[in-house]
Amino acid sequence: MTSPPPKLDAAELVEGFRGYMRDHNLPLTHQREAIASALFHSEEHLSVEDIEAILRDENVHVGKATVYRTLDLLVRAGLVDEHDFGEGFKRFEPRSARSHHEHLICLACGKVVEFTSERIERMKALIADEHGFRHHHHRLDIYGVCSECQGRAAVTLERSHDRPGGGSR
Amino acid sequence: MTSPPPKLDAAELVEGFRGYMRDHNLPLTHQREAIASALFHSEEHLSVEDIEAILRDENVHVGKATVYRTLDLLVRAGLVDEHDFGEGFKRFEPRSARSHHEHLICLACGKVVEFTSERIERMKALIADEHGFRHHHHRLDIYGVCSECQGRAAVTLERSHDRPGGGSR
DNA sequence: GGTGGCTTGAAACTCGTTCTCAACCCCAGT
DNA sequence: ACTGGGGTTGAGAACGAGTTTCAAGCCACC
Repeated sequence: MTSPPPKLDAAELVEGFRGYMRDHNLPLTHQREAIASALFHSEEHLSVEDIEAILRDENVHVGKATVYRTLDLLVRAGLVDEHDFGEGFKRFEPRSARSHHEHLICLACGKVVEFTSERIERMKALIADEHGFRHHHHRLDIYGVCSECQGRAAVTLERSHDRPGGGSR
Repeated sequence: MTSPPPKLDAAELVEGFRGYMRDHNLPLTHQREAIASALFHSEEHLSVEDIEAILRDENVHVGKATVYRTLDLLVRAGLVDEHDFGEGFKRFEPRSARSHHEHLICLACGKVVEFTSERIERMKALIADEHGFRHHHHRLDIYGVCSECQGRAAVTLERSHDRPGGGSR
């Protein structure tokens, strides 16, 4: 389902990657192109497993070590952002032309919504300044339950820890 | 350096822990008390390794499985907060009487400074609302370089990735 | 086409964290 | 105090994401 959202500048990003590799004298292998392309053409926040699945579907075989190495390369090239939503593994997202953004994560379905806030941008700089920090980067993740999931069942969300038979002391 | 900051309500937290255990019919073992006490009496954001070291110094032997289990218990009891500063492991911090706070993390020395911001508290609720999310919790971490570390060397901070011998094409 | 050096892939490895299960301890009842 | 039962503990195995190793392979420049 989920109709394909308007593709971002995937082609531009691919081109940027080629340029980066050229400028840094790094060989552009088939594997690297496949990984970068898979990531750039996706609108999701992909995990390494996701990427491997996409490549598998395309009948491109790439070892996971190479996936990790290439992602590292892309992050260093500034073409990809790395995220940790506390799932125990990382997710990657092409750094589009859009400005820096924050994330809203649904605790029930895992959906990730992006948003930006001028005010937050200004505030984080201000706060870093106040404490004598030179600001480098930041991360704001808001966890909650999205409107769709609020409908389904009263959503318990963990918190069911009492010992069975408890109550009496 | 860093003179010991005023101890928080460690005793209160310990008492809160006892009460929680009693209310939930959970046995209060020596190990659990030792772990909770170590954490509550610290002003730092402790890792599991840190906690094991403290217990070792006190000649209290506790298996790491128990440390993890007890931390889980404390987090669920709402007495301890869990943090992930992207180091590859988690850190734990007693939830003091202070209100929710955010973190400033120094990329050079790892120092963590806490701060609160009424405005951010209000904003995060507003933003969640705007997107139809029921807000649950959030995390704002600002990474930068603290004033002390700014003095030492021009601090390179990674970003040294070009191939040796690069430049020529 | 050859050649040198970086890249690749499979597997071993690291390390934080969780699981397993027999022995053990807490604690309520007596 | 003593006992019994059920949760807890600890050592080690297991797990999973991510990294390293190293021989074989490929890219790119000649």
